[in-house]
Amino acid sequence: MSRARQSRTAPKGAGNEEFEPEKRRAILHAAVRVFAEKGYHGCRIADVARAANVAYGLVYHYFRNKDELLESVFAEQWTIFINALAAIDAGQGTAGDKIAGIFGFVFDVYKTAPSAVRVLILEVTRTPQGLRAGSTRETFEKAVGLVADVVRQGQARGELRADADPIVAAATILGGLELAVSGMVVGLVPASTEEEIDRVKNQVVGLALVGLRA
Amino acid sequence: MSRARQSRTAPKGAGNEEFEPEKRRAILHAAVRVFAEKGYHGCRIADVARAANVAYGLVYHYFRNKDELLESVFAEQWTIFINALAAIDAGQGTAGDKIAGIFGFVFDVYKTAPSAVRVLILEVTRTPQGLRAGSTRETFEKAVGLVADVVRQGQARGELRADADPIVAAATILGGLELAVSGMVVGLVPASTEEEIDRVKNQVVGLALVGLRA
Amino acid sequence: MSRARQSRTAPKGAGNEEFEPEKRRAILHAAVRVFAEKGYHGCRIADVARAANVAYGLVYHYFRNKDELLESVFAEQWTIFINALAAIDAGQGTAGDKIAGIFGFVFDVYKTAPSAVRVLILEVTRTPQGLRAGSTRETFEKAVGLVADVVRQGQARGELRADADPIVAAATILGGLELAVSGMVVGLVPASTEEEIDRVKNQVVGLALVGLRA
Amino acid sequence: MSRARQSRTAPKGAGNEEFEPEKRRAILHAAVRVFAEKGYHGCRIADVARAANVAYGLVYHYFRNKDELLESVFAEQWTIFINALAAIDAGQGTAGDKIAGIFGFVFDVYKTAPSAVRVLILEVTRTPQGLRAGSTRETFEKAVGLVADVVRQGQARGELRADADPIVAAATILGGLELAVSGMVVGLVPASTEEEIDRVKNQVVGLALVGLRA
DNA sequence: CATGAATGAGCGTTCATTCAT
DNA sequence: TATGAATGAACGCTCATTCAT
Repeated sequence: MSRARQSRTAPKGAGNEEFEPEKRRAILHAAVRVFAEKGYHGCRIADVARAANVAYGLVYHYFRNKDELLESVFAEQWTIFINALAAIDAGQGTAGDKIAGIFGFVFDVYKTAPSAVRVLILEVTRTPQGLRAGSTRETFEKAVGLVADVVRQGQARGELRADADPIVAAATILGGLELAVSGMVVGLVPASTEEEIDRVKNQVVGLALVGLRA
Repeated sequence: MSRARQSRTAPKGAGNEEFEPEKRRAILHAAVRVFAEKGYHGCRIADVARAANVAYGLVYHYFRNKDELLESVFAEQWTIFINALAAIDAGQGTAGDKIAGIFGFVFDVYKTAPSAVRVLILEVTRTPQGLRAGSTRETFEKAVGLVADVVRQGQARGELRADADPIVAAATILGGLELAVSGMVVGLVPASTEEEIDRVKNQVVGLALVGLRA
Repeated sequence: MSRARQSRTAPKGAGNEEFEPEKRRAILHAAVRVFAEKGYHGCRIADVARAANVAYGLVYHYFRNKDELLESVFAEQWTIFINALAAIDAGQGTAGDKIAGIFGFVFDVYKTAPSAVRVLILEVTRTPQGLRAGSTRETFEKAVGLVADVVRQGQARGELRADADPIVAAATILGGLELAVSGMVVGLVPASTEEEIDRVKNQVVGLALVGLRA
Repeated sequence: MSRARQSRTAPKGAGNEEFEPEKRRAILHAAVRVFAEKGYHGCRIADVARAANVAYGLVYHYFRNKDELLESVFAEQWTIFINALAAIDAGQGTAGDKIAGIFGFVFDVYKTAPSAVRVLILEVTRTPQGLRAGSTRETFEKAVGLVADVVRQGQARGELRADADPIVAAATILGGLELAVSGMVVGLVPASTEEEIDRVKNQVVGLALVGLRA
C-alpha cells in the first residue's frame, strides 16, 4: 500500500531524488526544528505536524512511529556528517589538516544551522538508553571509526604520536568538539559573531593537536 | 507542610551532620540507579519507589514532583564532583597534576559507581532544554569555571600555553573526558578491567596535555 | 488544535445552524445526567465517557478539562432557562402571569427532565466558591436580573407593591422556587404524579403573589 | 482506647460541656471556617488541621473520617438553628411574629458569623447526593417540619391562609430565606452594613406574608 | 493524647497510535 | 495521499487514611 516508507539512503545521484515526497521532506525538516527546540520527549507528533503545516495523521503515513521519525532525523543529520568525514578522510593533506577540516565542517554547519547541530548533539549523542540500538548507534560508531582512521593515517605517516590509541583519541577529540559546541549552544562559550566562532574553533583544534602544555 | 522537604544542611547539634531521613536517602539513591538505567523520561515514579522499597506516595512526601527529584539527584552528584574539583583546584601540584587528578577522580568514581557517572553524563549534561534553568546549569558552569581556574593557574606559572582561552580549554577538556567516559559507558571504548580503565585515563590526560601531534 | 473546541455558534451557511459534532452532544448530555446523579466531585471523566458511549480521550478532544466540561453543561442549561425568562419578560400579560409563567416553565422542565433541573439547582447554584468566576456567575446574575425586571414592570403598572425591592424580590422568588423544586428532587415534597407537581406549582405561585397571611 | 468519639449531642446543661476536649472544639471551628472558604471538596484534612493549629493525625483521633467531620459541622450548626426554631415554635406570638422571628434569627447569625451561614447554606443544603443520607437529611427535614408547624399553628388560629400546604409553604419560605442570604453571601444583594441587612430581612418577611401583589 | 511519616487507591490528563472517510 | 476524529494505555500527582512512636 505504501512505498513511501522506502529506503532513506538513496544515493544522491541524478534521477532519483525527486522521489522523496515533498511533504515527507517538510515533516523531516520540521522534526529537526522541533526536536532541537523542545527535545524528543518534550514535543508531540502534533507539534511536528503543525510545524510542517501538515495534517496530524500524515506523519504516520510516512513514518511508522515517533521513534522511526527520530531515527530518520538522526540518520539524515549523521549521514551528512559521516559523508563529510569520509570525504575528509579520503582527501589529501596532513592529519592535522584533516582534523582541522573536521572541526571546520562542524563549526560551519553550526554557523548556518545551529538547530541541526543542537539536535545532533543534545539529542543524538545524549539520548539515554542512548547511543542505543538501531542505526543511530552504528552511525555514531562509524563517525568515531572514521576519525580514528584519520588518526591512524597520521600515525602511519609519522605526523601523530604513535602511542595514542586511535579510538580513544577519536572519542576524546569528538568529545572536546562536542562540548565546545555545546558550550556555544547553551551560551557558556561566547559565539555570537562569526569571528568568535572561528576563534573557538582554532582554540579547539590547537588543543587537540598540541595540547595545553607550554 | 512537612519539615522533611527542608534543606539538607540543618546542623541541629554536634554530630547529626546533615540529618536526613533514611527513606529520603533511599529514594535519592534509587533515583540515581533508575535514572541511569532508563533515563529521566523512561522511568516512572513508581519505578523509583519500588527500587527504594518505599511506598509510592512517600516520594511526594520528600520531593515536590519528578522534576525536583531529578534536580536533587543532579545536585547531589554534581556537589560531589564540584567538591572534588574545588579540592583539586585548591591543592598543590602542577596544572598537569591537577588535570590528571580531575581525570583520575572521574575515572575512580566510574570504577565504583558507573551508574552515578552515567546519570551525570547522559542525563545532566545532556538534558535537552538542558543545562537549563535552575541550579543544574549554574552547577555545570561552576564546574567549567573551576577547571578554567586550574588552567589559569597553570598559565600564570608558565606551565600551560598562555594563548589558550581557559574557558574553551576547560570545556574541551571536560568534553573529551566526558565522551571518553561515555564511550566506556556504552561499550565503544573497552573498559571492562581496572587496567583498561587506567589506560584510557592516561591516554586522555596525555591528549589534553601534549595533544596528538608527534 | 482542533476546530472542535470552537464556539457552538458558527453559522457557516443557511441551515447548518449550530454545527456541532454528534459526539460532543452525546458527551454534554451524558455529563448532565452523570453530574445530576453523582455531583461534580463525585463523578469521574470515565463515568461521563462511559455514559456517552465514547472513548475516554474523546472527552478531552472536545473539552479542555473537567472544569470546562462543567462550565459547558451549565452554560447550556442556563441558556435555556435564560432564554425562557427573557421570552416571558418580553411577552404580554400581567406580572402575575409572567411569574406564573416562569414557575410553569421550571416545573415543566422538571417534569420532562428532572436531572437537568437537578444539575441546575444542586450544582450550579450551589457550587461552593460558587456562583463563582466565569460565565456561571454572570449568567446567574442575569437570571436574577430578568426576574427583577418582571417585578419592576409589574410595579410600574401598579400590579405589584411598589415598596418591594425588585432584586430582593427576585432572589426570594427564585429561592422559593428552587427549594420547592429541591424538595421535590429529594422527596421531601411529594411530586410523583403530574397532578402533584402542578399542585405544588400553584401553591408556590400563590405564596409569591399573595403571601401566607390570611 | 478512645472515648473521644463520643456523642456530639450532649445537652448543654450544667456539668458536662467541659468534656468536650478543647482541641476537638478547635478542629470543629476550624472546619467551619475552612469549609466555608473552600467548600467540602476543595479543602483537605491538612487544611483543617493547620487552621486549628493541630497535628495532622489528631483530626482522626476525634473524627472517624472526613465525612464524619462534615456531619459534625453540620450537626453543630443545624442544632443551633433547630433549637432556635423549636424555641420560636414553642413560644408566644402570632404566626407572623414567629416567621419574622425565624428570619430575624438567621439574619442575626449572618451578621456575627457569616461563614457559619455560608457553610450551612452552600454546603449543607447543596451537598450533591445532597441532603443525603445520615443525620444531615433528617435534620433538614426537622427544620422544614418545624417551620411547617408554625404555619399549621397560624392556620389553626386563622392567621394564615388555610389552603396553603404547610410543607410546601415551609420549603418555599426557607428557600426564599436561603437565596436571599445566598445573594448577600455572594454579593448579589447588597448587605455590607447592618442597616442593609435589616432592610433585606424586612423585605423577605414581607414577601413571605403578604406576597408581591399590590 | 499527640505527632507526622508512611501508604496506596483513585483520578485527571496527555499523547502516541489507529482508522474511517 | 491526506485528514483529523477516535481510542485507550500510561503516568504524574493528590489526599484520605493508617500506624508506629
